Amino acid sequence: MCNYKLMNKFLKEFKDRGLFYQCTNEDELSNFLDTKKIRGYIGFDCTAESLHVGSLMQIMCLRLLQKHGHRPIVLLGGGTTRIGDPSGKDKTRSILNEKEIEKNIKNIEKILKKFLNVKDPKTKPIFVNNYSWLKNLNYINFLREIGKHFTINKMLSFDSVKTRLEREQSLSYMEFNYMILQAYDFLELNKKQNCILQIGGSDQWGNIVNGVELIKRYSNKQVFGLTTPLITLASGTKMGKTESGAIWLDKKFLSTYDYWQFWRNTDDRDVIKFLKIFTDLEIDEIISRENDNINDLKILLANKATTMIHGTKAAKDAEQAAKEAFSGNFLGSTLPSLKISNKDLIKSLTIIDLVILSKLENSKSEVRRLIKGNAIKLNNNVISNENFRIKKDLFVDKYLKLSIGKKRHLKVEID
RNA sequence: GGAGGGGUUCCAGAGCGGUCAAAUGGGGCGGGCUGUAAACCCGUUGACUUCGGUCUUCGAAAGUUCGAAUCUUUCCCCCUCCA
Repeated sequence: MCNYKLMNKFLKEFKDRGLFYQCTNEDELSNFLDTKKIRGYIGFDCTAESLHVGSLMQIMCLRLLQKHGHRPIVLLGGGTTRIGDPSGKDKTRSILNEKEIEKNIKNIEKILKKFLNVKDPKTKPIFVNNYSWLKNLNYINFLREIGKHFTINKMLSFDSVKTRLEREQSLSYMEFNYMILQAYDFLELNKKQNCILQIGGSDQWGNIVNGVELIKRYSNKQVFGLTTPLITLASGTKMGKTESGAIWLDKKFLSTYDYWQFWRNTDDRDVIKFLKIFTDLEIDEIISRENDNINDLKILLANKATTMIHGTKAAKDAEQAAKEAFSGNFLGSTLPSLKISNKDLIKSLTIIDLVILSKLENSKSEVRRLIKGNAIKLNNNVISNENFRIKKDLFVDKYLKLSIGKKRHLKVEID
């Protein structure tokens, strides 16, 4: 372990922010980073159409690389997604078809570009798709050149494999090869792009080490691996999963308002940790504000996090909308909205119809239950009659605020 | 291949002919207290309802019965032990 004070600045900040979990050769990496601007890569899984907050920590790692003058390589695993990583999975996952993967890659690249500085020629990200080299692999050559460096003995000892075998869940030969392919990716990026660092979540440790060792054996070069910890919330649950679904980093799947709310609702005990991990605020500043009003810090967190993808204006709008929604001074600003037509009004919707129409709930029984529990409000007035009809005079300047519980608010607008 | 055990509502897990839309716990949702926090307390948790009820659920299909999550048969899938 090298002296903390002498440690490379990137590495030091990486640690200070709570991004550090394990490193293959910390001292040497630190020295290496001191002398050179390097290229480091992170691979992203393309099984979903978009990224969610589960990937945000890795994205922040890429930003940190850029901040320190290093150049990130983003590997979009078009090839490996065709295989499926068994790490952390106790079942084979479904295999996507080509078109879906291509579509996912495009969209994920678009999202990543929002987070990264794509202008600075020295640090702008390099996007690569491993399908470009994996698709043409010659099986025999691959086995002779790469396969000989892997022993089954060792492969069987990896957690991802072990847990599958222990649970007597089948692990296909295809999946078993995943780790070799990921190691090969690293080798390829090292040869072609001079990439010397791979970062990943702690569940990727085994795969990353394989790559480091392969490069050592194959090219006799020293490269490095670095992992981030699994984020555990104070409440003990997994980060980023809520009842209503994943927290997507994409307007199409989650409104900027809801994204802002996600951060605003952070558990008190996680706020400082999140500020360090998920914002660019300098560590010193975060520390100096540790005793600030906790709710102000949550707003700060929400604003910083939202600005990063959706921009300053969207973040401000979300903050303003939240203020209005929760204060009761409803002005009809940027809350998520539902447009209804005059025709709907003439049909005289009931409160139940309106909630169903809003898609905030999809069961009438549930809406009835909510009404019984005094959970439904129109313009901050509790509606306790399930036959309540929506009339035009409820609308203030074309708008009506529909609230379910304390946190869900929607602007209803006459078209 | 042989011998057993099991698949129940979001999850875990009771029920073993009617009183079962199915105990209990967890989770979720809602209310209260607060700070859009935590903890705690209360309510609720298949769908539809004119609130009288109606309809669909207990691995799948068929059957016995006035009546089946509960009994029988076949099938599918999981687990444990032996070879």
